[in-house]
Amino acid sequence: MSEPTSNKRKEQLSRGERKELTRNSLMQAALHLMGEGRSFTSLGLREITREAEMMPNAFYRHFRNTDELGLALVDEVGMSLRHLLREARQVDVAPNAMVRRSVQVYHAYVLQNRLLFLFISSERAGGSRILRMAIRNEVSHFTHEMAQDFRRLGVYKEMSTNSLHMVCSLIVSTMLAAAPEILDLPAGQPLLEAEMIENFVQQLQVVLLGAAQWREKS
Amino acid sequence: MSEPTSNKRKEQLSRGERKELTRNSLMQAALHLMGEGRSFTSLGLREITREAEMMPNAFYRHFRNTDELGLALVDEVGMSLRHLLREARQVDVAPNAMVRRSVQVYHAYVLQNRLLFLFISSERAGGSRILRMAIRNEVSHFTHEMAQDFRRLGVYKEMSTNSLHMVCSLIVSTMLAAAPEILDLPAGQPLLEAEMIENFVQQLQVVLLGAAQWREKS
DNA sequence: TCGTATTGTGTACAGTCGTACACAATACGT
DNA sequence: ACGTATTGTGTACGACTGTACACAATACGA
Repeated sequence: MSEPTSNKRKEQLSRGERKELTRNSLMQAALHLMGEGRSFTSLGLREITREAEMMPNAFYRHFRNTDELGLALVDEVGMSLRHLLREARQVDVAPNAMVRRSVQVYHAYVLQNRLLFLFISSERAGGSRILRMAIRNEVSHFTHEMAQDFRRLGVYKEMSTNSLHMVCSLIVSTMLAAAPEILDLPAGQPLLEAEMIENFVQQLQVVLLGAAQWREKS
Repeated sequence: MSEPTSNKRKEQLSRGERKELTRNSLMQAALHLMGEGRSFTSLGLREITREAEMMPNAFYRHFRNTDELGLALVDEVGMSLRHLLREARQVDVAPNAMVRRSVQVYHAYVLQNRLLFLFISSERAGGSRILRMAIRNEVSHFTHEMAQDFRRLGVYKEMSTNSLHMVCSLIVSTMLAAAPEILDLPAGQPLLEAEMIENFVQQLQVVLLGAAQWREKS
């Protein structure tokens, strides 16, 4: 018992590390509450600190208010989306099955990062304007990177940059629209799930088909 | 002064009419608050009655809780969507300009019914599960009616009912995704507005183009 | 026309909220 | 090694919340 390597807390951690840790536990607490049906906008400071098992005042050591915590969550969303894109880049099978494979990856990813996608979905349109704008920004980045990937892979070579971006924006908004349905599905219904996924796949295929036929107007 | 036809209130109205009137003023109060940046989910019963200029208790004469008021608003949304579809049916100009015309109608309609669309947009993904489901139901109805209209007009004759519904669902979700952007635009920027609309038109054209090329898999 | 059900008011209460101030523990720079 | 800045605790306060009960006004059915 000379070296208790995994006690409760406060091991040989530097102050900055411990701060980062509790800050993170606040964010996780907020996400966890959203997982239980509450919407982020309606979360209170006390509610969050209670969930994180700390005194309400301690909140101010990390964020000025709940909106600022929301912005921190948006940052995490950004990182998550970049991660998703990196995963999606690995998918380079036959083009016809590519959409289906990508959808499967996306579906799994949404379920894996359930709380984060719950957060984006609900705060992307509702809630405070600041959060909305921040999320829209991240989504815009995501769209942009996807367009770059398309360029790199040589998809839609003939297309202008503007049109390519317009198409990617359509794809992304279709993806994001699917997220709430994925998350709301009772999760024990493989039949309904397959149906939903099939619908999702077909919609994306329609979009890609349309994009392939798309000709600039100018 | 024998017949004061428009006094403050309580004219020769039946009890049911007056009740319906204040009930409506509660709903309008909620919408108005959302117009000032608050999200419906975070609205309190007292807040709403204060806005409607009545005592908090009176709320219970009309709704059991705020969620029930939300459901009433969803009903109004449903009526509004049906109205929109009726307007859209009038549009039967040349097919190539039809999309642009429809988008213009939609854009104007969203601005005209600003508060309702703010409500749908933000509560469609976030907020309470009951509201979400109710909204999704109305949207589903809307999609269904649109598919019927397409059938009636003879668009995509060769398409199966399932596919047609899938395409309409894609169109509707694209429309709804555009609503928040329409509403968030500072409104004094005709250039940005034209750009956004153009983008929207192109996205729909891509979808329709893809739908025209779509072939069943079976 | 009278009794009653309906609609809204007034007041009250317990609980929660965000936030302020005083204080304890302690990692860190000197 | 010591003084200090940082991180979290404990307590407190006023404002606000949802809801309950008692009551007033009155449209309506008998």
